[in-house]
Amino acid sequence: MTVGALGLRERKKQRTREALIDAALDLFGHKGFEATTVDEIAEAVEVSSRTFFRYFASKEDVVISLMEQQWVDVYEELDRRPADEPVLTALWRACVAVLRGYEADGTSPYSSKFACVAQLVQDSPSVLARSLEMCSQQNDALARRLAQRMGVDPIADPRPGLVAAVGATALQVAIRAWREHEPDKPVSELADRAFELLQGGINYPAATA
Amino acid sequence: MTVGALGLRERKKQRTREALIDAALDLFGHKGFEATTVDEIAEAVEVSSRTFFRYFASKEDVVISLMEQQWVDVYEELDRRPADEPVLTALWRACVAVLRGYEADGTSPYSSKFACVAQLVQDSPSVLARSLEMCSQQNDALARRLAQRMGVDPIADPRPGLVAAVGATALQVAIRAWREHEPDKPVSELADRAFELLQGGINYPAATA
DNA sequence: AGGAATCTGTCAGTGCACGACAAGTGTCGT
DNA sequence: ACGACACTTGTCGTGCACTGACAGATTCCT
Repeated sequence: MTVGALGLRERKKQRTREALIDAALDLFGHKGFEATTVDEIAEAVEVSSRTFFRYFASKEDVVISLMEQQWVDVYEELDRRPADEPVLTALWRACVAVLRGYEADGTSPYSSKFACVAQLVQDSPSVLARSLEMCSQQNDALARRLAQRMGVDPIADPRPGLVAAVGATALQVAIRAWREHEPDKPVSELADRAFELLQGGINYPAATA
Repeated sequence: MTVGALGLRERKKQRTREALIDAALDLFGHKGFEATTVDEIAEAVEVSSRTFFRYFASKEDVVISLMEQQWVDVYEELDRRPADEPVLTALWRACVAVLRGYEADGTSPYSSKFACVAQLVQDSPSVLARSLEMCSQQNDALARRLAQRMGVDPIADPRPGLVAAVGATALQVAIRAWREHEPDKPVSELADRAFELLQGGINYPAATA
């Protein structure tokens, strides 16, 4: 008699994982990332620090895993865009939609964590480093999806890679302007404007239509 | 009687620093980055590992410091471009000129180290992470220079930041294509093509002329 | 119930990075 | 030329991140 779709063990792991994330973000917020030790995080959840490393490859990984989920959200939104939409436009709409989703659903775990993650990325060098590394990987994944939309080979043709990188850059620029410059405006709006700037030149049309 | 412009102490430091870099690159090349310990690098130069950390903030920093010099080269080249040249074009020419310089001057310390650094960045995650972090800082510096060229405020106006990021992206795309795809062609040529692709849309004209 | 698979804790060890103190060396004024 | 001073370095000790190995506990399957 298995309750739900998952077994007890699986659910327990899920709970431990989320508890570790929550405890970590809480401690990071209060003490700062560097000042927080893995031991403290583990202790707060009452597991051994060894166990922490069975869930996360590194202390930074707690934050990175949340950011990865945000990329997944973008991919899902991207798949919902019409196939004949120019790629940059599709990416634009998808990003804005995801951000709007975070803003609207105040009770969602991600909406509250989005700002938290952004903060950690901004003022913890090692987190920033890992996040950039992850972003460059996600850029490849995004480039492949865009190449598919364009109907070209993502390896031979440099254009999807450029669009992906440029789009990601626009997002980063927007998030940064949001945190440093106008934290009161919704991020989605700033992102919208950043993409609008790009619209002119590198908006390759979709494959055929 | 001080020989040269620097005192003995300063010259000694310079020599230690370069010896550490050489020893580190040598060991990285033979054993791999992760497998090389700071102790080994220090031992090869006959200093204590503690001293190593007085020259470099981290093991990664040895590689990063070399990459920083490459950015400086770009800045210098950029300053030589005519003031009325559109910013993206100026950046384009500067980057290509620097790469051509590395290629031409085979005896230059940087030309031989360029490939070495690129290799380390490619297959050592922690080096990659740090390099990306450094690039994002250099992006800001570059954005400021471009903003100056455009005669705009680099904080209020997002365009210089976008051009800087997009240009840096083009370079990275080129270097990557070089290493993974066509290592026989000169990098400068690949970079030239990457920038050419961008030329269409975001080539903002200079301030006034 | 009982064996198999999986998760966890403990222990021990490595490597990175830093603070503090003492000793050696270069620099500079007189 | 000499001595006070600043700077660099080595040594020692510490803390933290991260990993491998083994043993015990928990869950799963039949």
